[in-house]
Amino acid sequence: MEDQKKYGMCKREVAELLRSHDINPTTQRIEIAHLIFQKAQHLCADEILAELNKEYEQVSQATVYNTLKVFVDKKVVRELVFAPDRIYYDSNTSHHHHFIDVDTGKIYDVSGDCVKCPELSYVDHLKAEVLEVSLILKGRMPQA
Amino acid sequence: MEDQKKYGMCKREVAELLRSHDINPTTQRIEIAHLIFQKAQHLCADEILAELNKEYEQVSQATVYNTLKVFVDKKVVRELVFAPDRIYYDSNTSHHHHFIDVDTGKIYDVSGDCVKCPELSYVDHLKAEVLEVSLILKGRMPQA
DNA sequence: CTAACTGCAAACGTTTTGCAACTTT
DNA sequence: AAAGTTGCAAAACGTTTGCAGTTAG
Repeated sequence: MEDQKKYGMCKREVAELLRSHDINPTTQRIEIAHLIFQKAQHLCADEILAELNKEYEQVSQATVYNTLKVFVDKKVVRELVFAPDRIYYDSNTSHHHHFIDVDTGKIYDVSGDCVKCPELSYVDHLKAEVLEVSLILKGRMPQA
Repeated sequence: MEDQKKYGMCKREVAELLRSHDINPTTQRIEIAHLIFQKAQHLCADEILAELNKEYEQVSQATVYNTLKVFVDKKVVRELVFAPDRIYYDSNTSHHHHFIDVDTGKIYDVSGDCVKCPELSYVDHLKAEVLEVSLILKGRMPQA
């Protein structure tokens, strides 16, 4: 977690980021990571696939899926499961939460300290170590 | 939410519960709800299907899926999505959270006030009404 | 030369759907 | 008869996998 990554990196920087996460920076992986880290965003596999192959076939479906799995594994991106029909990948891996607009499905970031839910590390009565905390809010905007 | 439902209801009581949620208590719906409310538990569709048809064909797959959707819709049960491969249905609809053991996949309840995450109703910077809060903890038990 | 990676196409598992048959009123 | 419900079988969906071919060290 020592990487000071920011959005809008050039491909060389993306390669560096991948290396720092023990990932061999191949052409396809760089393309995928480069897209993901353009900004703070939540993309799913088929959006990534479509965007990358918009102009010409650049990456295959299998590679997108496999690569995303590697990224999650190596903690380059955070996997978000809001509904069973689609996995989102969050370029922002720092402590924050999510609000889903039930009408539009749009995802909004909610800052970690805006909600007073402490960074947990242990659940007492289970005597269990917490590795991941995700707080998901679902609701409705004023008047859509 | 005025129903004072408890676990281990008889089928007549289950029918009553369904009626109070504006659900026509058909034979299949009663069977499904009766199973779900036997105790506080997290079941998924295929477990429900298998359990009900263990001795003889009682409910079809389509009906289990359709019924669960009705139940979620009418807030008889709470839908839990921890991973994209399976939806769990929680017979406990009151305020509480979940801990998933990453090694076993087992789901544990975490009481709402054990974690100091307030019952949210509004997200300030979004000016959005919160309809649902779910806090999911993933982690590991002492030594499995 | 070997190990890692990619991509095609087929498979997977859960969930959804169209539609005809059956209840219930 | 009309409305609601069920169940079969097929389809749909995102995702995963086997394997052959390619690339990189």
